[in-house]
Amino acid sequence: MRPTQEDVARRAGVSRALVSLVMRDAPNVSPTRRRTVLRAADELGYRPNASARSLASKEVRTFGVLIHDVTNPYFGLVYGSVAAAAERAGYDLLVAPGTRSPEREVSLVRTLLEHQIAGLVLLSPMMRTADLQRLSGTVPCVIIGSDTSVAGVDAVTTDEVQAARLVVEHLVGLGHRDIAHVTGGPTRPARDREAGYRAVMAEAGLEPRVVPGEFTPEGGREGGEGLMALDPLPTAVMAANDLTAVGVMGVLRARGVDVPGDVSVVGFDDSQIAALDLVGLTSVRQPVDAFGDAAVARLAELVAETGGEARTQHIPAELVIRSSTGPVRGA
Amino acid sequence: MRPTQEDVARRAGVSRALVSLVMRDAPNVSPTRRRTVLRAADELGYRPNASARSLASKEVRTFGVLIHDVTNPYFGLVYGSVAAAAERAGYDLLVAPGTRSPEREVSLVRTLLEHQIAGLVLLSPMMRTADLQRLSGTVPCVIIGSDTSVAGVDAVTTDEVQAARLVVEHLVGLGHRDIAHVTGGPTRPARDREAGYRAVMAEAGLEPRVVPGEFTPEGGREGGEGLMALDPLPTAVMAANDLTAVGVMGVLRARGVDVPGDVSVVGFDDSQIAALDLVGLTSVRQPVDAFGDAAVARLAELVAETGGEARTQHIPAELVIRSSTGPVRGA
DNA sequence: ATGAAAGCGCTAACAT
DNA sequence: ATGTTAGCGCTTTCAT
Repeated sequence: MRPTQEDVARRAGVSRALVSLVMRDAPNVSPTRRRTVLRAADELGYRPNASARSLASKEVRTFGVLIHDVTNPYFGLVYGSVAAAAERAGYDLLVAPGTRSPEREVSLVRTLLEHQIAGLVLLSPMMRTADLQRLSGTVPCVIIGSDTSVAGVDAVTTDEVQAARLVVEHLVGLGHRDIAHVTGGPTRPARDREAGYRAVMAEAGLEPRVVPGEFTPEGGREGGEGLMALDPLPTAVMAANDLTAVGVMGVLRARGVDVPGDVSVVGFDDSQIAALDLVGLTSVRQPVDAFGDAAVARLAELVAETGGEARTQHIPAELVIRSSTGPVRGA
Repeated sequence: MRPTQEDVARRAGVSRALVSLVMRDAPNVSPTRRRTVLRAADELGYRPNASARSLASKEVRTFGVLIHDVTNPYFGLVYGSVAAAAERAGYDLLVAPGTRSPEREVSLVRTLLEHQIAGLVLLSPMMRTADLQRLSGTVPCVIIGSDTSVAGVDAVTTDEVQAARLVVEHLVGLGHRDIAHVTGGPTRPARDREAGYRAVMAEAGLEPRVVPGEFTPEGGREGGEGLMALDPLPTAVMAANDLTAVGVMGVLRARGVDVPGDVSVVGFDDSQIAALDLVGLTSVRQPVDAFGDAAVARLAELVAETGGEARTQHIPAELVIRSSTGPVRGA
């Protein structure tokens, strides 16, 4: 049985309340007593019980994080940034690993809620809008990475239009005009990205061409097949993310289409994969660190009820140019 | 303020104890009452308070997981398997994201401990052996992925010798005899892998050649440079993991060395990257699902104190052959 | 500066 | 089958 405050108090010859004060670094404790108590605690290997503490104090220093897909390294990155920001802000994190199933997300969140979280960060959630809204009525929520402004729910996200503009301007600068998009599927984040693409293509007076894919290498392969069926073949492709992009590149190269000689390819996320010498994928770098900071800061506001209206923060992305994009053939 | 059991009880016109019984699906409750209570709970949006519950029941259904490096997709995979196994076993998970710093690991574990975990899964921990041992005296621990038998600490891991044998036999079968190893650095898991390589090379009567690297693409690049400095160039390379392997391949190809024509390359982890068409890396597939199951099962035993002596479970790996390995030139 | 006592939301005997 | 009661380990008034 783990030692309790009581054990420490007895050993130090003081009251439980005093131990409590010492453990919380309260100001009005004499240096002598403080030392005695700390030593007793140390000798006993005492650790405060966080459950009992939050039960008594009714103060919760824990945020929940719902991760949509743990096997996607990009989320690891975003999670890392949230974790760093949370630590700076003095919050613990409770993590629930999603599995790409909307229903499962809802049940994971329920578990999180039972563990008394003060707020919730949702990384690219897939749950239905109605669930999201109900949820945000229960606990302060900030979504990272979905652009759709779900009414009443805060979000921190890339500015998809600005990001798409980065891509299209880069490609247009290389002489491309026939720029296709391989999507990330029918999910909200994928649709947002597609909408950005369409908006920017329209802006540039170019004809959009959209091929269905997924946020996975397999989805990219599917998208690659879709591209190959296009006539004429586009000279450039904006893929939904890096995994999609490498799937596309795999198919193109296998069919003897040179990248970037015949077709330029751009991904999203600037993940480790994109940076591999072997891959060299030009990619939109998500402002991952900024995501974590913004989400945690916002959550802290919401918890303190100084938040005001829900809002979506759009954080600009940047383009990392590598060897998968080049001038259009014959330009 | 969130509704409590008391609120539900009042609304349903029953006692708090009955609500408690209903919430825990206890057997001896009349269907009528059960319905009444559930409806009241639902109307109030009641969620049990997990802190209060575990405080009162003294039963903790939560395991902690220390992840050594969140940005490494392989850990995402392993974590996923632990999460699945934990769910099947009815445990919640509390996750602490490591940052490759041994000191930080210790403090993360302390936080985890304060949150009343019943047991701890450590994914390739870097903390010192002494810390590990002290820790395992405090709470049941199972390490995943480090082979070194830290006295008194349970582990679930690949059989590194068997894994290396898989690699060397495959390569020898292709006519290779000059097989080098690019290491994962000076950490425990890296050393274990290296030891497996050395053991198997000795077994096969082959001369080991070891080049320092890291478990990252950059480390692989460094290893690739190291290889290029070797004379003669080995005809095959066993890299410490997939990231290392792609780093190596990048350097080799950049220097005009054909893979697998001139040099065959093998990685470890069979990660998403290895499976990319663009990469096609032959790789040792870690028995990731088995890791999660074994670790959680073992932890449950330890918690129930039916564990007995600490032991290391070695789970066999398998080799996934792709296009980065081929017959030795001229064979 | 320190202690006494009440109570956080829940479970777990024990009654009935 | 349901209610009563006594804590779980901690924080928090309120005294002293």
